[in-house]
Amino acid sequence: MDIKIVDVAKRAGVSPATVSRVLNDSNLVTEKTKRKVLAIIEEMEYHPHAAAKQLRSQRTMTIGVIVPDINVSYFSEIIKGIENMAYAKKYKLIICDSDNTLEKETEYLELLKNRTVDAMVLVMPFMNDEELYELADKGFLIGVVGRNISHDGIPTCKTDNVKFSHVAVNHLLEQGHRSIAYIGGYSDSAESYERLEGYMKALKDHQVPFQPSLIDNGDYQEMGGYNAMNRLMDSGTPFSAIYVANDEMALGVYRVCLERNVRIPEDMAVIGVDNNRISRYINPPLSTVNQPKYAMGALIAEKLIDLMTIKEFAEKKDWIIHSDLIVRESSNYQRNE
Amino acid sequence: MDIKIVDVAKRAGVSPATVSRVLNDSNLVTEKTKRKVLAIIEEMEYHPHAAAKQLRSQRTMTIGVIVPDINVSYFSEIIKGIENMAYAKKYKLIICDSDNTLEKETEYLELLKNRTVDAMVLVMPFMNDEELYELADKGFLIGVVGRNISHDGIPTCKTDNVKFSHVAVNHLLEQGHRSIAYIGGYSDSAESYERLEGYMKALKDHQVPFQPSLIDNGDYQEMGGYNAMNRLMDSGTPFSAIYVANDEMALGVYRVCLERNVRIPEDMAVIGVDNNRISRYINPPLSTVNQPKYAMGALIAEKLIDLMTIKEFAEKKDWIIHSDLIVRESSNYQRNE
DNA sequence: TTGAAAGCGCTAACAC
DNA sequence: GTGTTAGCGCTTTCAA
Repeated sequence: MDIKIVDVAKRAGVSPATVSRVLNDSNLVTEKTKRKVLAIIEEMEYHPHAAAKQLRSQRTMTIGVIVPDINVSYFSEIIKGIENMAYAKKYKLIICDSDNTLEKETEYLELLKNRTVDAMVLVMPFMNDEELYELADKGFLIGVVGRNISHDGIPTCKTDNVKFSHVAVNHLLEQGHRSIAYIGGYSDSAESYERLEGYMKALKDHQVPFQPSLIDNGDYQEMGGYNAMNRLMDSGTPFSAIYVANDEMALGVYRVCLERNVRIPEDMAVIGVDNNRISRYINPPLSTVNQPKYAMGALIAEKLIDLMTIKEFAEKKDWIIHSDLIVRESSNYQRNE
Repeated sequence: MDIKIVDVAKRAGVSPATVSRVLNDSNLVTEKTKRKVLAIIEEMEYHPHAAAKQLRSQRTMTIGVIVPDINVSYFSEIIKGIENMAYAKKYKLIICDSDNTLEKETEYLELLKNRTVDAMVLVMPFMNDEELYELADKGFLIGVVGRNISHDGIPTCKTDNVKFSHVAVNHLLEQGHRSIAYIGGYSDSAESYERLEGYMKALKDHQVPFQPSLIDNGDYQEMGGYNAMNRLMDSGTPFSAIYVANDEMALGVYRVCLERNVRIPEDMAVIGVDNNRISRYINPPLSTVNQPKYAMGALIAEKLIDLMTIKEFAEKKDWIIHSDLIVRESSNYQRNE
């Protein structure tokens, strides 16, 4: 039989209430009693039953994260950031992998509804805005990473898509490129649109005409980038550079170039987004926009925990973190046209 | 105020017990009552309180995993395997990142002791065998991936280190190499020893003398491989091939070769272990031993869940999964000495 | 500063 | 097939 709080209390010659106070660091206990109880706890190897504590106190000290794929370093690094902040603030973390499906994402939200977690971080959720609003309106605490949510109750953290895309495409233009393709993420998503906006701004700065036939979309996965690149190259409009909405899809672009004997960067300059670990190791090393993933994770976790602690929003609820362009070999080749 | 089982019961005109039966799929309920209750549950958006259920039933339907670093694909793929099996069997998963420290690993074990999880999977734990035995002896359910544990109560899953190392080094010998270095993992670990054993067996098969100065150790991280490779190359004993205990360390080996203008595979053949995703993308693509990570994760999760369900061991408690050598460019160069 | 006692929301034994 | 009721192990008033 497991040992419980009454057992400790009896052995220590105090009441369960006192043991509870010791466990929860109440200052209503004498230093002496505290030491005695602590000693007994140690001796008996007592471990407070989590479920009982949670039921009584109505909090779990646990936060959840739902990511589309834990294997993708963009997500696992965000998780690292959340995990470290959570750990520092004594929160536990439940990590959920939605396998890139809305179905699993929805199912994992049950953890919030059945109070397994006190709050949930959604990273690049598939769910639409309205469903997210509804959750917040019902009093569930959620935070979102990588997407804009216009709801007072939902803190968000993302990077400035327009800005860094502008910078990235600008870099390509400065290398002399005049026909630059773009592969976005999901075609209906805000961030794809924003990245396209940055792309167009850069073209405009350099008075380069916009060519719709150089625009395509993928699904943020390698295969999606592969397919989009093939479509672009088959479409007939020539281009010498490409800006890809994430590094995963850039991997697919690399594969197409290899298969078609297109040299990077001589024949085709490539820039990705995310600074996934792998981008540094591929051949040639991929220029990319560094998304401060760890920082975004830590920040959203901190805000959510603050919210649970002080129960009200600070002056700000949406956080934009700065991203840097990292120029590597894949875009480092001066053209003279 | 949140709605609870009595509220549902009242509205449905039944007792809480009946609602509970419906929720838990008991067959002691009329199809009609069931439908009615289910409708009310839906209508009221009732979500059973997890902690209450756990406290009463003394099980959480949750398993935990502790990995050294969630960012390393070897671990995140094992997690994927566990997660999918858990999901299929209606278990939730708590993922813990020990940050490569024994301290955090130990702390996360608290989740098992305080009954937050019903079982815990330890992937490449830092803890020594005795502590693991002690946990099992106290009745905690644990499973271990990537290490041999000689305890009846602890199921394990790993690959055959001796065998695949034998195969890998054999491949190197068949390419004509006669001086082959080896970088192991932690010098005191069983798997490092087993891999060394396979290495030696292969040498013996080909009557190649063993040279202790060609053996070094790292810590399974890139930097460890980098340092070990530098030491080996500075030691004075020449070698034309190297077998590295994991792909992460092989990345460090690649870096040394780059810095010293040693060409892979012409001047130096390299074989890693794990078949991390990155190994396929680096230049040149790395030959490696494919560890069936997903399968190992799924298997240990299945065994653990079986154990909780039927409460006794099957005929077998330690599982060895087969690993294949994947030959890529880094070792594909025929020597003529 | 400490103790007694109520109750968090659910399940399961028992009664009907 | 359904209802009544006790109690899982803890925290937190309230009283002393």
